[in-house]
Amino acid sequence: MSNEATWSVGRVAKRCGIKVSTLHFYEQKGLIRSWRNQGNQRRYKPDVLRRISVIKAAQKLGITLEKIKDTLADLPDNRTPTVEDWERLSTRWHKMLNNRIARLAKLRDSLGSCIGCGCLSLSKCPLYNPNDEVAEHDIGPVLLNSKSSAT
Amino acid sequence: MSNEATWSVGRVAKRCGIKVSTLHFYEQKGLIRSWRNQGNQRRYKPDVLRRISVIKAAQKLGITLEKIKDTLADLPDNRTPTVEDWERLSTRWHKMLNNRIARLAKLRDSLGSCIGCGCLSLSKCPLYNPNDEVAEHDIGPVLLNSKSSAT
DNA sequence: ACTTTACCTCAACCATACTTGAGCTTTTAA
DNA sequence: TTAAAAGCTCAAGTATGGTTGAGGTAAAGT
Repeated sequence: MSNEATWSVGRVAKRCGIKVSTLHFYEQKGLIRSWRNQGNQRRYKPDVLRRISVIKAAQKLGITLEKIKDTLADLPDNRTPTVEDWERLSTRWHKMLNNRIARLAKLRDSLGSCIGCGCLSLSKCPLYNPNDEVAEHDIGPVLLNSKSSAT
Repeated sequence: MSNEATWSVGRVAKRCGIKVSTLHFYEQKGLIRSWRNQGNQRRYKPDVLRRISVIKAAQKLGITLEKIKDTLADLPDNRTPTVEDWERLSTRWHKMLNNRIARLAKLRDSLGSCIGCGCLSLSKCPLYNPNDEVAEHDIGPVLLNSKSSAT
């Protein structure tokens, strides 16, 4: 290894348990960054590992790559992120998670009473009602989530 | 309307707030059923409404159409499902939801301590660790979820 | 009767999140 | 020094969950 503080794409992939192609993909999507060596090969700073771990964690929470990217965009570009930087992300997702957990719990509690009940007025049924979805929008900046409803 | 107890694809779509194409799609995927009238048009029994409401609810819970289909397969084919039939589904998903909520809560609690921490050994980090995923498998029959891990 | 609306099939297309493969270059290890 | 391993780019393919459009038939309204 030419530099202890520098990672090749293969090393990162192996360390993180993901494929090289995924790293390419994330880079192309703007989720991670690299520079090139003389032979045009990607090189990474060690903090890419944490970035990837955060990406993977966020995905487990059901956050899309787009939103993850938006959130990661708040990390400083010019310097290596500090513990505080990462904790801001954490706080953000923590809030969103609380939200999501609450929604799931609500849904769970609706299940028993609703599935078997006589309420076929789907527009009023708590199970079917899309109101709950709104809460998701308080994560990440701007979020042009302009999905129109079906007709 | 020729028959009060019979629904056309358009009526169902409007009532459920989904598109006709979605109904076609669900039928093609085996999630719902219909018979044809003399002019080859789809006709539905009223319980298709509940079926769709359940499908939509399950999707909100993050269940895939495949799993939903597997679970719906437990409903009787020969007769209209009873309240008990629907409640069996409900119970099943209720359990799964509890599971998922617990996992999310765990993840949420890991967030603060992990994102900012020094643990870059991703294979051990509770945030990154895929162990939690196993719990999902207790929903639906058989589930040949043969995804090999990345290398 | 005739026009409009609804419905039909089939193929193609969209987004997300990646993976695979071809063809070629760079690094690394014996 | 040379062969294997690793990396590069770009295009195409995979799976999920639908949507859109073309070209044609059926049913409903007036």
